Amino acid sequence: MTSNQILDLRKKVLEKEFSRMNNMQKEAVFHVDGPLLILAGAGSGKTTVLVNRIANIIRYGNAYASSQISPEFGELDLSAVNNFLAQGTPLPEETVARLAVNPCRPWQILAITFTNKAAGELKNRLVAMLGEPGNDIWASTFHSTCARLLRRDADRLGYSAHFTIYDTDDSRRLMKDCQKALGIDDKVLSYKAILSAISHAKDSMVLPDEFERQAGTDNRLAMIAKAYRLYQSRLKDADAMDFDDLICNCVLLLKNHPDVLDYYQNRFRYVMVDEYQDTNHAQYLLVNLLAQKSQNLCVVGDDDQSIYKFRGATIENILSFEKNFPKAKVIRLEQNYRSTKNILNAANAVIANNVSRKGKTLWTDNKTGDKIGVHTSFSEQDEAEQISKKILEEVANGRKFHDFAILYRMNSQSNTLERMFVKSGIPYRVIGGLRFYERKEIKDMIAYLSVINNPNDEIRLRRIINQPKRSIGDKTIAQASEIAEQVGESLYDVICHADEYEPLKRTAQKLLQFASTMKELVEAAEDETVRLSELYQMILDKTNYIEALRAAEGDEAQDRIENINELASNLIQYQEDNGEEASLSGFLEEVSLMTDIDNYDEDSDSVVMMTMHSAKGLEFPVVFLPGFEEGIFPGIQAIYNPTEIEEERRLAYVAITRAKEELYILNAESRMIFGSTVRNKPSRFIQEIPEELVETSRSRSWKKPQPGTVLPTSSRDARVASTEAARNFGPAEIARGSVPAVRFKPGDSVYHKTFGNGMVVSATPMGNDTLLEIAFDTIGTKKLMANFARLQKC
DNA sequence: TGAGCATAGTTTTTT
DNA sequence: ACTATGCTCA
Repeated sequence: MTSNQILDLRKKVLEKEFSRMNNMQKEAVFHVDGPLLILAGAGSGKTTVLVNRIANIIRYGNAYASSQISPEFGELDLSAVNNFLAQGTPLPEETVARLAVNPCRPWQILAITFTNKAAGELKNRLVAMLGEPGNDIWASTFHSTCARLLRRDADRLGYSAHFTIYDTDDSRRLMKDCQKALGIDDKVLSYKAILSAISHAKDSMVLPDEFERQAGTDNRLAMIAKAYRLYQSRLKDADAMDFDDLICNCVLLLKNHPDVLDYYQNRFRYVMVDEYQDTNHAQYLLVNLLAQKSQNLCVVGDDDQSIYKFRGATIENILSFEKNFPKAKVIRLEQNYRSTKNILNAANAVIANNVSRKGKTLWTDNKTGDKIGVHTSFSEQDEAEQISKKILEEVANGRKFHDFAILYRMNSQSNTLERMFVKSGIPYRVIGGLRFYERKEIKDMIAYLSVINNPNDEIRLRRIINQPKRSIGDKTIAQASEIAEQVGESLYDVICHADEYEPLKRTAQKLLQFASTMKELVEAAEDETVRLSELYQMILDKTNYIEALRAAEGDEAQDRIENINELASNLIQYQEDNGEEASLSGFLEEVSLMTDIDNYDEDSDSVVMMTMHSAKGLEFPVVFLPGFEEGIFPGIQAIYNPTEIEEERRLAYVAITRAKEELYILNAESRMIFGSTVRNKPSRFIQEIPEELVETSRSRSWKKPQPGTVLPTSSRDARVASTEAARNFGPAEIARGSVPAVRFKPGDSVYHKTFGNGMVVSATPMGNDTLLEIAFDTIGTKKLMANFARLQKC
């Protein structure tokens, strides 16, 4: 064979190996060396490209573009190659190795995403494609990547290896302390304003010194600079970093320690970043530092989906990639595999109204699909009812509950929907809002674990010192804290020796008692034979936390106790997943970098509700978008600001492109917001969708508008109105009676998918349906409609 | 020290 | 409407 023939054959193999990709996708997969910018539209298969590109790099290296031929190429098993080309018989590994040019080991690849969910999905797909070696690829979020690098070399920055990660609540508490120490009145300069200024500073790598210099004579900024400085020094004393510090400190580590930088630059031959449009300056620096030597940086993004500008993301990073890397190859993925033509065209039409964008038009081979349902209801309750009706109707026609998603602009919109769903017996889950790890009792338990792990963590120590109540008040804590500062010891140490300090005499007994409890727990934590779950149980036993909770809250305690047990099972899960590796600081890190959306599992059959922001990266067969009204979406604060309108429009684009098959957009003529009823005009985004893609309907006909803001007050009125509405909403008839009518009587034992086992207390016939009152074993008594509740007799 | 009442502030938030 | 926070008073 001539070398040209060899190269040709090799290309054929690669083309065949990745033949499921379209041409543009293949181009991205085969561009291995050198900077690469992939502009990937919504639903264009960017994760698939990322996965296949990594697989290509690991298996074949740069074989596609290279003219190098490995010396063993001559021993190539030609019949295996031909079988593969002709019938797709898998290639033996050694044949792959002979075809490869400079392939890469899995652990030399770093793939960074924004969410744990995205990282998890990437990892799963890599393992599915590459088998066990896929696990060695570093696929993680910015924050956990940084945490990992920092754990290894934290001492270089003056932190210990088991530093604590502060969440926003911890930061808030700490800043309040700083305000107090500096005599800053929150009304003059709020902790929120300070924290947000600091966060932005860190995003752009502005440290306290620099901040102070930039502040100049501006009083306000000078004050913030002081607070910033104090805040950082307290964080360091507590051996803690906030979220922004993880990135910021990591950049500092690499910048100021050439040997560390060198190590990672050699280690990571290929760096990939997903959702690049959402990176901030610090993240940009991090990525650039890591990839500077190899120049093998591949970023994937979509300027039209940049929706986190308010958090410091700078679209500049994507717009100027070509400037930073003049040799960068740019690939556009414009074929959408997710949505119907109608949905995609609607999204294209809306986003076309934005001026500042790179500009691209998605297209699809998918079928045209149904028109987009735009429904005007008369109130937010009605809106919720329309959605419930539609869902039940489609479920009766064979859809599953988990096919539906409701995406809204603000979390508070979920309340009305939730109430309606409970009433209709529709199983649902709300993602976001008050998160699991933000609940008081969970934060308390985490705080106990944190203090055991790192007694210097003053913020969390103060959180638990009187939780449960130990009669240790703010005064005492302030006093102890002052002493700690004076003698240069940590608060924890002062409390351990409370009897030695005159001012603490009166409460010394209580403090010492608390200290001895903590000491026992610390000892247990250090004891290798005590497992994490046992430690957790010890905390509960020794603090009497649950008993105190019951005493204080009575009935409400049940939920909280369940949460505490839920955390215990998380802990056990972590223990099982990590075996010998499991450690307290490991668990704490995982917890502090985890969010609700990570726990969202698609398997459970329920409707999912979340904000449009959280929905980025997800897709659903049927999507409802309630609240498309001027003042809600776009939000009131965006209406007079063209830049913000563009950001809102990008959010609309994200929301619309989540839908695969059906899309329903709703607006209400009037709605209750912040306590008062307002009448909003339909959102401009509705008008931006071409008429021919839309089928409109409304709950109240134009002909007989009710005067003023009189809304149906009795449930009977609402029912009459909404039956009429249901007729107008979408082409299909409501499937009444298609739900098998099972008879229930008081005393029956029943099972409900969401609520578990229970017993029927009462059954009241109501129209065609029966109102059941059911006492559930776990959550108490609920009222459900028999036809909608999907109950099983048992 | 803790309970009870007044008041303010309510967009989104991958970590 | 709702909730979380802060302030006052016992």
